[in-house]
Amino acid sequence: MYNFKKIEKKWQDYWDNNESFKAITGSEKKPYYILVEFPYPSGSGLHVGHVRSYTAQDALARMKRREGYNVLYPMGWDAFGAPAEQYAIKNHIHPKDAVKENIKTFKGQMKKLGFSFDWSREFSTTDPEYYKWTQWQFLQFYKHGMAYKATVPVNWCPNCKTVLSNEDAAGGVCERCGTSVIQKEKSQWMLKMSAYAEDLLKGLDDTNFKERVKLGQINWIGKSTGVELDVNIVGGGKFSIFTTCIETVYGITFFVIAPDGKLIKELMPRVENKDEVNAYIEETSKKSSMDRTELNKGKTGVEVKGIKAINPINGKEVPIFLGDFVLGDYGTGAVMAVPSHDQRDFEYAKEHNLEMLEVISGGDTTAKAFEKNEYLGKGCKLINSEEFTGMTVEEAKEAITNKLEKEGIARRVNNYKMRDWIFSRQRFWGEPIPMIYCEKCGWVPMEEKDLPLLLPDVAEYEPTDTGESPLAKIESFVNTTCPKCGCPAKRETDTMPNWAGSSWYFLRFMDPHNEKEFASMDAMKYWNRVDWYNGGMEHTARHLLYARFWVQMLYNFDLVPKKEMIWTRVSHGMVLGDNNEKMSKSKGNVINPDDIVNDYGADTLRVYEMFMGDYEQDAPWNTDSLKGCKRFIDRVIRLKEKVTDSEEYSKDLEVIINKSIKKVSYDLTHMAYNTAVSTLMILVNAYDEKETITKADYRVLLDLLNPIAPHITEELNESLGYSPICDRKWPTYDEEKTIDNEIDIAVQVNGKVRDTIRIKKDSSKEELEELALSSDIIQKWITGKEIVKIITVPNRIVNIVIR
RNA sequence: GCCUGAGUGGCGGAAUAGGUAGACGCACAGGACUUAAAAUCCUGCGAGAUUUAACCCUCGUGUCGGUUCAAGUCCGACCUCAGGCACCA
Repeated sequence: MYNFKKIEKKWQDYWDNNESFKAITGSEKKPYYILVEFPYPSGSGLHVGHVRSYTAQDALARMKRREGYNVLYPMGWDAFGAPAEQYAIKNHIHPKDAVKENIKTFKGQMKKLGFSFDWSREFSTTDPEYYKWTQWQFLQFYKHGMAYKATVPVNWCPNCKTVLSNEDAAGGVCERCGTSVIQKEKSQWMLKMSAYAEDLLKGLDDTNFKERVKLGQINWIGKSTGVELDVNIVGGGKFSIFTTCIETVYGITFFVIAPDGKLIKELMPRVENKDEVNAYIEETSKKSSMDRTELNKGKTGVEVKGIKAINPINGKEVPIFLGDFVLGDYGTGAVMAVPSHDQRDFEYAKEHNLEMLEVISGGDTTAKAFEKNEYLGKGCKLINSEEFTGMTVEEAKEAITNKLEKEGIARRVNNYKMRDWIFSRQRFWGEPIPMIYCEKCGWVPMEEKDLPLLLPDVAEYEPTDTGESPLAKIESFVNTTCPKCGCPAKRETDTMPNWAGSSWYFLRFMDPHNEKEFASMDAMKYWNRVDWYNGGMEHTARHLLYARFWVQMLYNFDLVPKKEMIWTRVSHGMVLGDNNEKMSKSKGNVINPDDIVNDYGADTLRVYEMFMGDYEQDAPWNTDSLKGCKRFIDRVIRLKEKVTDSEEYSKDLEVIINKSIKKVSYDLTHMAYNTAVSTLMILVNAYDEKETITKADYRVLLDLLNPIAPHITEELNESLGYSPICDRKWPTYDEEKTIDNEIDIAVQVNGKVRDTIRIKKDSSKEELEELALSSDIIQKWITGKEIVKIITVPNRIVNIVIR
């Protein structure tokens, strides 16, 4: 039992006092920027899941430094947001104080784990010195027309009288009181993210994100290519629809328009069944945010009577319906319905007894629609489509589009699922939006010199019962003068979403104390980009997309040097409870890292979390396995008794040492931490079998283990009389010496392994075959059989094919 | 429904380019040391058949097919689990 408490404290102090991990902007060394998602400092403290990713990136950072890089491995706090506000309301303390407390806890925990963060760069998104720049950047967005106000529906709990996030309104009921959530129109700040859809797609080519991360982004953006088509209304007027299947245009038997769209409002004067239509619109508005699978089993809707539309391709008159499966804010808010070839249209037609018309042959449309994923690329031909009848779907797609385009009633367009970013929150604990409303001048941005716009220091931060932000109640905050005309005016009282501060924090780490800019161009040019960004899978879609959007805007305003500032993005698996379920207090399966550090030491916890499994996969906690890692460290310590004075590798360990250096170096840079640990265990097993090992043998083991278990390795290294590992070069290996002189080769007969032979490496085919055939066991198998052929792969295998 | 990831011993998981499946660790069992326990060390440990024993043999990486001298790995179809998105025309 070694005194890990004393040793770990000693080295943590040493690193602190020597500023061992300080990153110097502008250093001659090559920069390398390693980033882990900064945590939300919750009241429950650091999670063992944090320890997993921070240790992994820490190991990479420690190794990269020793390879001669100027490593930036920073840490900070993402501390705005609802949980801190909620916690503060519950415990009657100011969120600011709660956050301060929590940060202290988190930081203390991180220090005890020995992470090599450059603490001199620490900041919190809630620091006025930081959010000043978040606000400043918002002003730039506004000035470039990227921020605007719009009326959008929000989730509203009529009982709690509060606005709810989508998460808090899951299932259509308020998470706190269980009341049904309704939709309420509210004027909100928006960022024009949809304008960047194409750029955000293209930008992925300039990143090294994991393929699944890229796919997540592509999916979220949701591009679809199709045709926008103008449709005339009988008796005047027209509207447009969007379709990706223009080849089915002859199959239109009706149109469906969105109950929440603009079109129905325009048509209203001509509607004959206004009451029915209005009732349906009303009904939809109530359920639009509710759990759709529950409420929208069938395809509800009503006919818009008195108005008919004309199919532009053949002049056929068809009815128009209202249906809530058509969304007001996607495409044009209206669709052409081809029940034979679209499942939703099919269901709607069945529900409302509408006509169906098949226009693509080769399918059966009695029970369900014959859809594009079934007919595309199969050579299916059009029917019932005038001059296009007989063409393949692919030919018809082009031909029909061309014809309609020539007539000037259709355009090729792209649509994106990604909407503009709703940027307002009716909360206290967020960055105030630096906008002022003046009766005369309208919305006026604050003067940049007046930033930061501070959150007022008050005792009241509970939400108002009108759905306004708590800030709305604070008159000293609200009342101001217009920066333009000087008249009395009111401040915006909404705050920014939690995502705001985390959309650019990685830039601030490059130059965290800059008072003149959010980060200097020089500093950003020096650090170049985030080389390696690690975070949770749950953030690879939204957070990463927001951050990229934010950076792309800054780039377009000449405020950052690159359009994509993040190069590699990886994500880690969760640490689950020992019952294989997500850790949660209610399940009673939470492991507190403090307890583990106390009982086993930080090094053991670090080794265990690296060893527990595939880094990108979830892994359950297992205390027995943790004990095994403690045993491993104890064995490393005990090896010291065998160390001789020699400064050279033992001859018979040379190969395994070189192999280990190669493997560990590779693994630590390829997220294969678990096999890095197992490699070191194998090395220790080899050392254990010997009576004595040399000082050099031992030293290289400590070198390789150091990134994962930094404290004990420094201590043992010091006891050998060496200077600290953190200041010395990463060991190198000799490729020549990574392969044994003699290797075992499997000999197969008809693909089944029957024997192994020991032979010098790089032996020729002939030598291999000769030795293989001379084996008694092999002879037993092949005697009396005809040898068809022998396949020999040097250094790998011999396979004798017999008949 | 769609997208993504994953299915390998009792468990966590290995297997750079298709080439000895189960590395490494845990758990378990037996043994050594000890008055005893802990710690430590040694041995065994996918299933089955056979055998005094050893070797050897058969089967085995979610299922079913295929390609290949050779498949956990490649191809096709499917099943299960986890995560994300969900009426996006």
